[in-house]
Formats: sequence, structure tokens, C-alpha cells
Amino acid sequence: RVGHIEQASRLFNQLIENGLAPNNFTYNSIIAAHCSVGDTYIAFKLYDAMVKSGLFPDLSTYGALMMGLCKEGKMQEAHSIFREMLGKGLIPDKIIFTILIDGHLRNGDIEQAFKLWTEMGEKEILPDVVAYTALISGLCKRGYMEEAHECFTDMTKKHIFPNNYTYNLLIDGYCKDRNLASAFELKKEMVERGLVPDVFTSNILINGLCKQGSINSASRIYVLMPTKGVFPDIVTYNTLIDAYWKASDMKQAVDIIDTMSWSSYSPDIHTYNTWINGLCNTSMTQQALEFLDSLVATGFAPD
RNA sequence: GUAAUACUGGAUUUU
Repeated sequence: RVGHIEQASRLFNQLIENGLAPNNFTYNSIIAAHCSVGDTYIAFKLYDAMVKSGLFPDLSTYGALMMGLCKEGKMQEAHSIFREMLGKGLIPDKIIFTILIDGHLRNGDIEQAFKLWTEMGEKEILPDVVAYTALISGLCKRGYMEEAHECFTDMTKKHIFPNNYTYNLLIDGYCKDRNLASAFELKKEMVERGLVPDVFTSNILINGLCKQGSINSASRIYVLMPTKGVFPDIVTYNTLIDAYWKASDMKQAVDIIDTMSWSSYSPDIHTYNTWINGLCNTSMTQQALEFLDSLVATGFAPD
């Protein structure tokens, strides 16, 4: 789950060498790990081994496999696994449907997503907050803010209550739709409903303000974060660094790096890319190249 | 003869 797949694989092989038989739990864990990094090839090999050993893949197994295929954009294959699952007599649940709906939305197929949503309703499977949030996310990402907000009202009517994920997604949607007023209105609403805005909320608003050119307002939120018990993370820093570079304010960008060096966060690939991009866009291509070289020299792998 | 409210599949932000 924490992404140490190689180590997990080694343990898995040791387990077999020691004559122990993996069970569904073992297989599901390792299949899910491979799927989450987009390695469905190995996941399916494990699935075959699982079946061969006489185990019966369950909803977790199929969910993980379908998720992996969705991530790779192989929606047809995800559906054929779905059919295979049905063929084995397994009854899909809301999680299976959410995986497929989310997959279609990420691949830009809103129509298919709604078709599955309807199918889910026909099977009398009730969507939960995650299912609704996935749907809202897909709509927001495609710019269908009105529709997204309708789903939001709809879920509340059904007493499925929006959580931080739901609010953060909608707030981000409004920010990207250049509707900061609605974004802040929602933030206020989430507090009124007893939710506690988190670092995602802050990052979303900071990014929204930066992208519309209000770096000072963004900076104010950033500075006030700790007073609300929310602490900047690597995304906060990267967002601000990018904004300062884009505003040609290299001094402030360096300032953030400085602050970051005193924090528990280290620069990541986004930070380096942002920095290189900043140098390039301010006619410092030579410095960008040198910086890249120095990074590579320390063993950093550019993407 | 002993062990658990433990462990596996779904949704949010930055280049």
C-alpha cells in the first residue's frame, strides 16, 4: 500500500519458497499494488496464478484489475473483466461501479459514465459519498460546473453528505472555471457544515488565486495556514514557487525554497521542473541547463 | 485448548 512493491514481491516469493500458500488476501494485496502503478501485465500473471492455485478471485481482485486497466485507458478490457466477473457469479457492488464510472470519466466518456450510473441505480445499488464525488470530479474536470453542482445538491437531498474530498473537488472546479467567488462561498459553507478545511483546500485556493494573478491574496492564505492548524506541504511550496517565477519574482521564489529547506519537505520532481521552467521562461536557459546537469550529477532522474 | 473493533479493490490540490 505504501508502494514498496519490490520488497512485497520478494516476501511473496519467499512465502511460496517456504511452502506456504498465499490466500486471497495475499494475492489481492500484491495485485492491487501492481495495478496502482499501472503494471497490469504482472497483475494478470498473478491473477492467473491465483486461479490456478484453486483460489477464487473476489470483488477486491476484480476491482483492482479493473482499476489498473482504467488507469491505462483500456476501458474495453476493463469491461471484459467486468463481464468475466459477472460470469463467475459475482455481484458488483458500489465500489466496482465507482471504479468503472471514474475510469470512463477520466477517459472523457461522460455518456458511458452516466450509463453505468443508471445501471447501478437499476440494480438498486445505492451510490455513496465516494461514488458521488467521483461523478462530481469528472464533471468538474470537464467544465460542467452546473451539472456538478446539481449532483452535489442531489446527494445532500439523499442524505449522502459531502465530505472534504467533495468540497475540495468542487472548490477546485470553481477555481479552474475562474469563479473564485463561488469557490470561497463553498469554503465558507463547508465550515458551516462542520467540516474542517485541510491542506488540500488551502492548496486549491492558493493555486486558484495565483492562477488569476492574485499572488498577494494567495500569500496571505499561505501565511495564515498555521493559525488554522493547517501546515504547508510540498504542493503548497511548489504552487507558490511556480507563481513567483511566473510573476518574474525570483527573489520570492528563492524565499520559498529557503523556507522549505527548514521544513520537513524536500524538493521533488515538480519543484525541479518548476525551477527549470522558470529559468527557461526568463531567458536563463544556460542556467537551466547547468541546474539540470547538477541535478543529474547528484543522481536525480528527470522526467 | 488461546488471539483481534487488525490487514486486500473506488473519489481531491502543484510543473
